[in-house]
Amino acid sequence: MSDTKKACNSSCNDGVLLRMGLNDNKAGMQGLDKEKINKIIMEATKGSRFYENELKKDKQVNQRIEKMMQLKEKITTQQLLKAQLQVDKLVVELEQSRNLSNTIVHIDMDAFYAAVEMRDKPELKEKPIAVGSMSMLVREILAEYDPNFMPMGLDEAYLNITEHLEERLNWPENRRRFFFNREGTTENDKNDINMSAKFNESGCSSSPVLFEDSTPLINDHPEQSDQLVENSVVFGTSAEEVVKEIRFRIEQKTQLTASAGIAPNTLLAKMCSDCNKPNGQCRIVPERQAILDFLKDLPIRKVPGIGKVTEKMLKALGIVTCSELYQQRALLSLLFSEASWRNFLDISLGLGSTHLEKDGERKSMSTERTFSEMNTAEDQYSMCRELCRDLAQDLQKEGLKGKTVTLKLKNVSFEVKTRASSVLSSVSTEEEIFAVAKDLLGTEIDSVAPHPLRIRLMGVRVSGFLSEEERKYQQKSITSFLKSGKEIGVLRLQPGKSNKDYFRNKSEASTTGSFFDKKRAARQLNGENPSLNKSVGKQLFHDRKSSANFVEETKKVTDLQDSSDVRKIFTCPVCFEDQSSNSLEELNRHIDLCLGWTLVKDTMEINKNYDSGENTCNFLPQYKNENVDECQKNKPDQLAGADQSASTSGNSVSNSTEKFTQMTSDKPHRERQPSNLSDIARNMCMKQCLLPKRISQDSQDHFEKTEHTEENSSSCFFESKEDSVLVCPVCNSEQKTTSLVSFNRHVDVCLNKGLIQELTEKKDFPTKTSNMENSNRVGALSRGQQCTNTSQGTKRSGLTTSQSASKKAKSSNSKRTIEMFFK
DNA sequence: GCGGATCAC
DNA sequence: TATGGTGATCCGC
Repeated sequence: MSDTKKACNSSCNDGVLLRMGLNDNKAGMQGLDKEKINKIIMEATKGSRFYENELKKDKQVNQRIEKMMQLKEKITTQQLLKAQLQVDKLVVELEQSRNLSNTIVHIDMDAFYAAVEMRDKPELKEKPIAVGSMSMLVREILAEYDPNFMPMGLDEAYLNITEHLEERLNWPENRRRFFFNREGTTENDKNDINMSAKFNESGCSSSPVLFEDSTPLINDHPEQSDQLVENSVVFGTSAEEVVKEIRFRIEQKTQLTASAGIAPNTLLAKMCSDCNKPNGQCRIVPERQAILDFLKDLPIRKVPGIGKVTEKMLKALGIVTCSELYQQRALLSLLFSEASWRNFLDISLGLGSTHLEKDGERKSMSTERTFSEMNTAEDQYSMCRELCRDLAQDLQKEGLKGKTVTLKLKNVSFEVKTRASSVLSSVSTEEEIFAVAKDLLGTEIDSVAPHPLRIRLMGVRVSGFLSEEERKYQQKSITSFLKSGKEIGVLRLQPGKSNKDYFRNKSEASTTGSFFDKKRAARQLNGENPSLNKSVGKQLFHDRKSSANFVEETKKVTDLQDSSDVRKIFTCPVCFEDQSSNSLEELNRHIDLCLGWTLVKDTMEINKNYDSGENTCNFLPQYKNENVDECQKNKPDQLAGADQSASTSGNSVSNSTEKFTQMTSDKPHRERQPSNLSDIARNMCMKQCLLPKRISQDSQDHFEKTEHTEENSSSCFFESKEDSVLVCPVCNSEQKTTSLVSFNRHVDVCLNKGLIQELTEKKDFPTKTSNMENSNRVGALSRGQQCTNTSQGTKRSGLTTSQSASKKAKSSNSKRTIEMFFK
């Protein structure tokens, strides 16, 4: 039937086109018809353009896959064995930190939009409408079970009901009794509630018993009227019952059904909320084996974060299910980026976030619009301005200012381009944003000239928002700084370039605090890049794109210079001492000197700390030494170990009969620090110390092993410390000092660890656990994205454990740097 | 920091 | 297969 229909449609369309072509010169054709046909052709053309673009994208993916397969071919058995050991070591760690103590619930409204539409049909209009969004159900229902529940967009939410479950045990029955809302309840609703068989029928394999202590409609109060009992339902105290109760209440309130998943972490909860849709629920009991059973045959595509492309790439490697993902872990660690394969590993072990993270700060805001082909510059600039205006409004609603403006264009062939430009002073108004965006647009228009730029979409985004902390500091510093009137003290000119270059065209609106922006930018640069040796000042204006802002500053300088030719007193932004000079060059020289000096000073300080061994940030060199010792110690065994493993690991990729064996640590590791650096150190240890003992204990098929290890102390590192103790925010170690000065010094030292590293000539410090270069890897997406739970609606469930370390360290760094500067 | 790409909702 | 908008993240430069 449908085939026939398709064929018919297709031939009809062809017919239309054919007729159009044949009838092109047909006299008497109505204008209207012509227009209609043109439109059809247009649509067809658009469609084919779209389709061609899809093909193109598909080709690109295929090329990626090809590249990956070539890379795979080059992998030697040795490499694979080595990788296997490393990954398995990690598996042990991950297993040890597996946390099954939380009960996370994922609620997902069934076919939300369609359902709302259906429900809001005129004939249903009379009924009370309660649903607005998940955040409303927040307030109304979900918060009762978890005050910190996390709405994800309009139709999803996570709850951590661990505490609720404990409390609920003591609740009297009446507190668990709910009444049917006669008005809003259909017979079906009641049947669903009453007929637990309906639920059980479609129950999840990992949790066949959904309502073990369910007591719906049990008439245990004979004195009550039948009427009352008939109209109410009592829910039990188990997790399943709680979730059933939630779903019941949601439906009573909104007339919409919801599905839910219950599991020890967010990843699993989300995945299992999907397995019993619609209007169903599923639980993965908090046991390792239950988790592995659930994952065993689960297609990877069901995993949040694994999309079409990743699925295809993994499929090319013969990976379709999550257990296969585990079996191929060694290979994956060689083919994908660290973030990706670690994510894969987490997935295959069923590890996810066990607590719901608060929303992070928004990272960007954008507006974009699709339209029919637009090809005149005039229209495009005007569209650009319109978008900037809309965006500015939205930004101002949230009081946000960003430093980066990104223009997005999609041409009529559906190719997407983004062009970004960062300015040193944050922008938020229409004019400010447009000033940047129009230049970007202009460049693109120029690039295709004399042809017109033919686009079907334009978007403008602002990102690079100041954190709240930064805003606060900026405010403070600006006011005090402006009072002192010492802007000139920080101006630096880019050497070798005529100042005139900076005075061209742009007319960026001046914003306050430009100096501090620059200083912060430079500091941040240092935070991310250990090679601070370059003059910070020189880097400040190195970026061509910063010129617009520089104009403003330079103008001030020239004005000042013009107005008075006498020597000026200024304050060096590094040493904060007054300097007297009559030229910028002199000032620059001083600043360079100053920067160099502080560098040396800091380094000396650091080295001193290493020597004394008192500072807790000294774990870096000790790790290194430890590794050397360890490696030397194990060296003789390594070869033998590798050989030995060859017999097992060689076929481990396809063989799943090997048993997962709990391995104990061969040596007492130094207490782990939750910092980025300690990760690196650990990684290095992993890389350099292949302990042969483990080779014979390949942890291949953990999917068949039920071992559950108690949580060990490794999970305690992130716990908060006592208030009375100063804890370094960088290395997270307690500082014995009570002096803020020495504490601050320690923080400075920690912040400069990258620099130290370089200065101490430990350049070959490995940062990857794998021995394959990153550049060779197949770039891949990952739920590493999901490790941050960010803004409403776009967040991804995820881990806050291993993956986020670098990100956190980074953000902590950037925040610290500005504090440090104002110290 | 930029640009392309992937993913979620 | 013909959705578009918003936001996030990753990877390679």
